[in-house]
Amino acid sequence: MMYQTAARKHTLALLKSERRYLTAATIYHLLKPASPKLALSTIYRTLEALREGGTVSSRVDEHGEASYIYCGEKHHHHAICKQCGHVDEVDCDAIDAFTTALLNKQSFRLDDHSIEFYGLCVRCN
Amino acid sequence: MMYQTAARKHTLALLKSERRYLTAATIYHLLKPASPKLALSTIYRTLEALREGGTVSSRVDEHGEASYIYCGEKHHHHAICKQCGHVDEVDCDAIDAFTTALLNKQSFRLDDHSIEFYGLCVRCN
DNA sequence: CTAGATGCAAACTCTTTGCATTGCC
DNA sequence: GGCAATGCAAAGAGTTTGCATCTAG
Repeated sequence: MMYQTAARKHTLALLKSERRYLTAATIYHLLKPASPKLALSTIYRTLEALREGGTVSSRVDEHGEASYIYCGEKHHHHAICKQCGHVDEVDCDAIDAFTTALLNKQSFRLDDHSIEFYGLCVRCN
Repeated sequence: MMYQTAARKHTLALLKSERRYLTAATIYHLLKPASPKLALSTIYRTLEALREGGTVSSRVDEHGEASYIYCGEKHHHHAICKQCGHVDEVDCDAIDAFTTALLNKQSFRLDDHSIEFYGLCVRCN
């Protein structure tokens, strides 16, 4: 299982080089010129396989469209610029302080696998 | 503009009494028995109007489905229990400390209208 | 009376699935 | 050669829209 096919190599290479959230349609349009027979459904299946394997993580935007980002090995969180799409990894000290405060003051146990932030990155400020 | 119609009264009353995130379909099925001619598209249009007016806020879940919650007047944030759906308002001191840390350490200006948290509430812990 | 709201059905977008074919190992 | 992956097209789910009708103010 998990053959090393052209579609998978290209999809992963693109995600690794972009390092930002890409929709299935975006990936499809970026890869299509070099692979004319590529199907969108293959992109979806590839992304699902990568997500299950933990290589990429996904999110759903305000219109309900999913996008995917290369995530490497270690777990971390994202701060996503609403203007340019740049993704910062969020400092863990800040997260820890915040989750501790939330748990202490409100007894809410934050699941740190589901945190996501939006705002303006340093360049768009 | 913004007539006081039955559909709007019932939708808002339901959201006010539930105080948790409801999908358009859920609202539709809850109101349908008492209003047999009610259309799902009317719910969508009503929710969009309420959202624009700031009376409700919306989110999109991991499957891309939108849901809506009554938000009253003042702005605040939500901590959503992944298990029971209970919504806590998040303490502002904790948010402020966190956003300050994020801005200072990473120059990321968190847009506080887009924060959303997931985890386990006090009862589900 | 009249602009705005509604119901109904069709259209749209994104995603998933069935199935015959292809191609990696 | 065998089984996973692919392409293609059709089906799904949620949401939006066009249009004739209805109704709150």
